[in-house]
Amino acid sequence: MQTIGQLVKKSGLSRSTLLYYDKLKLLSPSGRSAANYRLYTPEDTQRLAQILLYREAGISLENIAVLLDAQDSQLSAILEQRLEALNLEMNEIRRQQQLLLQLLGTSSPLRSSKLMNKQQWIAILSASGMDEAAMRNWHIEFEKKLPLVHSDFLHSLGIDPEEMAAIKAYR
Amino acid sequence: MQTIGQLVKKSGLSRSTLLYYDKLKLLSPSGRSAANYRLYTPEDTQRLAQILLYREAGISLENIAVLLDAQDSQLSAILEQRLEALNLEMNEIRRQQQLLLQLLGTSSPLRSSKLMNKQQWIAILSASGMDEAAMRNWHIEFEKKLPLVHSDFLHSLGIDPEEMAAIKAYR
DNA sequence: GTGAAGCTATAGTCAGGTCAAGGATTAGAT
DNA sequence: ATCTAATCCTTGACCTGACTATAGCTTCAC
Repeated sequence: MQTIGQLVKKSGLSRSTLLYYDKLKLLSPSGRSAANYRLYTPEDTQRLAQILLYREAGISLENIAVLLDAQDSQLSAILEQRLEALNLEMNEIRRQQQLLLQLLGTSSPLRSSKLMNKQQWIAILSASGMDEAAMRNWHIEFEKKLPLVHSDFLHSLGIDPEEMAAIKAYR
Repeated sequence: MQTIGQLVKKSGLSRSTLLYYDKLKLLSPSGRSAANYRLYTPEDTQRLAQILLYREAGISLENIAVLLDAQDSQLSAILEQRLEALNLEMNEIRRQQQLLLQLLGTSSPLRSSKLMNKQQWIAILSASGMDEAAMRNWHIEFEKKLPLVHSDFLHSLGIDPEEMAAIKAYR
């Protein structure tokens, strides 16, 4: 049994945060002392550890509450939903990166250090000994094994949808 | 000269948004009618187009205001700063993805369709005709040409910092 | 008996808006 | 010329999510 202050120290969270979690019914202490102090049991502490883990993965407090009070089926549903959301975010970031590079123009030194484009990728593959046929094979394999990831990758090179369709049509 | 309603139609923004931009002094109409209606000139419209472009790149309204009223040096500084921020976001997303995959365990079908790991990448390279020496070369080339991107890529495969250091030490 | 730690309840923070109240003006139809 | 509907104005509150802060009170430990 720990008071809120002790849990603050152990968890690294602020007192306000723990109060907030209690208000959300995300983490309510199992007991109260005679003076109405919150008393957290070891199970509560363990629940908090779970909460923090899921929070690390960017899951909303609301969904964490659902996760923790529900079954496994809901669990993986929510985790997969979060993965899906991350995928969308990733695409949005790539889009913004491409746009920013365009806006910066060819002049900036950043262009060649932080992001890769199609030419650079091809140059790397060539330099490491791949010829055109091998690259074609590589696309085919990539598409066969992980089509979604392949799309993402091509997208990240700044390849537009048209060209992507052409690449994916390789046989 | 257009009234706010006309600009709403042309721009696709809501009236409230235009009012909000005016309040922020991000886009203030150059004139007012006798009845105190906002009157947007073609230059205002053009400024709005710029605003929307930068907004697409995820730049905050505050920074857009700075951009538009400042010189080129500030411009690229802000754009590069935004690129840097996107890089951080990207890393955070990757971290969350890896964590989620761990939480989902090996059981989920998603594991093999939305994200790539080291084994899968190696399998693709092998299947497209690369041998171990070629892969080594590929790392060396990648590291030489785009070290930052190389790191990001390895990271995205779920490769931990230790192994990454080993790979980057190839000569 | 005093100072730290606890309690509840309410309010504020951030970005990027959205919405509503209450009143003035304008355009189109009669 | 008049009525009505649409459009315009300003000011200020409200929204989401995850907290953080403050006020005013009680209780505990030394």
